[in-house]
Amino acid sequence: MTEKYDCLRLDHQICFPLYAAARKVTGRYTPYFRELGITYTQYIVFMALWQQDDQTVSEICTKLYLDSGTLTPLLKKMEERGWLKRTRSKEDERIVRITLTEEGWALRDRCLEIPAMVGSCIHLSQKDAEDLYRILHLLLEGAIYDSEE
Amino acid sequence: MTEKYDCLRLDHQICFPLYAAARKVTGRYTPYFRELGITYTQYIVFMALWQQDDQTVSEICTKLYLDSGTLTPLLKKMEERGWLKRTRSKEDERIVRITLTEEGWALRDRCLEIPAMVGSCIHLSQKDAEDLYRILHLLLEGAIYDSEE
DNA sequence: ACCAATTAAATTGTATACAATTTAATTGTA
DNA sequence: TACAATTAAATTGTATACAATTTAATTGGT
Repeated sequence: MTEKYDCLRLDHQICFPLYAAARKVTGRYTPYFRELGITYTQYIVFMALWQQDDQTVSEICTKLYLDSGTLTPLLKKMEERGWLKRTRSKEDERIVRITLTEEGWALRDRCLEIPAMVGSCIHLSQKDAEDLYRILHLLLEGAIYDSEE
Repeated sequence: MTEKYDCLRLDHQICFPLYAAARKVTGRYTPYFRELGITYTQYIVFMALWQQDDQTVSEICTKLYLDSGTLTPLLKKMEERGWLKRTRSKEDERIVRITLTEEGWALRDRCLEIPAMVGSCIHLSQKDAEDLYRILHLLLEGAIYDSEE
């Protein structure tokens, strides 16, 4: 017997478990980050830059699905810490390029074990992990439209 | 040919798509919430209370996977708006019980269409949606342990 | 009954997120 | 060439998250 308000149950929506699981999983990284003095958001900025150095703020925004309101202060803080350099482009003064310093590159080796450490605490079957990964990428890359069709 | 640093690629970790997809999906609710004057976090507090009124702060914390540091100020704000009442328990003065007001209950009908509206923008197959839901619940309810085993 | 340990909320401090606006630079076009 | 439109970052303001601490109340053991 379905009820009028069933659609408003916490356990009947996809958004809530997504929101809660994301916080739970990213939270598992925190203890490892603490000894490195970084945060989760800084970690993904590092990952973007380790993968490809010298990117514009916009490029990093796009890759991380974040906006300049979040990234600008974060990048400034990371520059103060000596991990990266913010350089306004000569050809187009609107653009700020982000490049890692030696110190920023050095953190890479210290993070190397973290994904496996966190991964070992997450007990999903190979198939579930692959499915989760695949479905999340659907959500990120095309499954969400601006309006119903 | 795998590379030493492959594990640190943004697209090789489950945490990042989870984090990004969660923000993307909850962001789809925002336009609907705006006309109601609520936020996503307030919405899930409402869902918890519509499902069962008169809960303690701890009970809500547990259900929403949030802590009192997040919920206490949120609940105070919602009380100021007239949506709920915070009442310290007579039997145990440490406990604060949360009950909805008429106004809080009235919002329920105004939210009724939102899940379907948002859902219609998210194009996942029935099977993918079910798998996603199932796997996220695994993560929330048991698949994550304190240490490797 | 005493009091250390525990528990429930609240508080404090730091770090995001993101909408909306602003600033400064560049582009496109009449 | 002017100059409106666009673009890239930065800024402003509001709302979470969450670790760590604090406060006040209750419990459990002697």
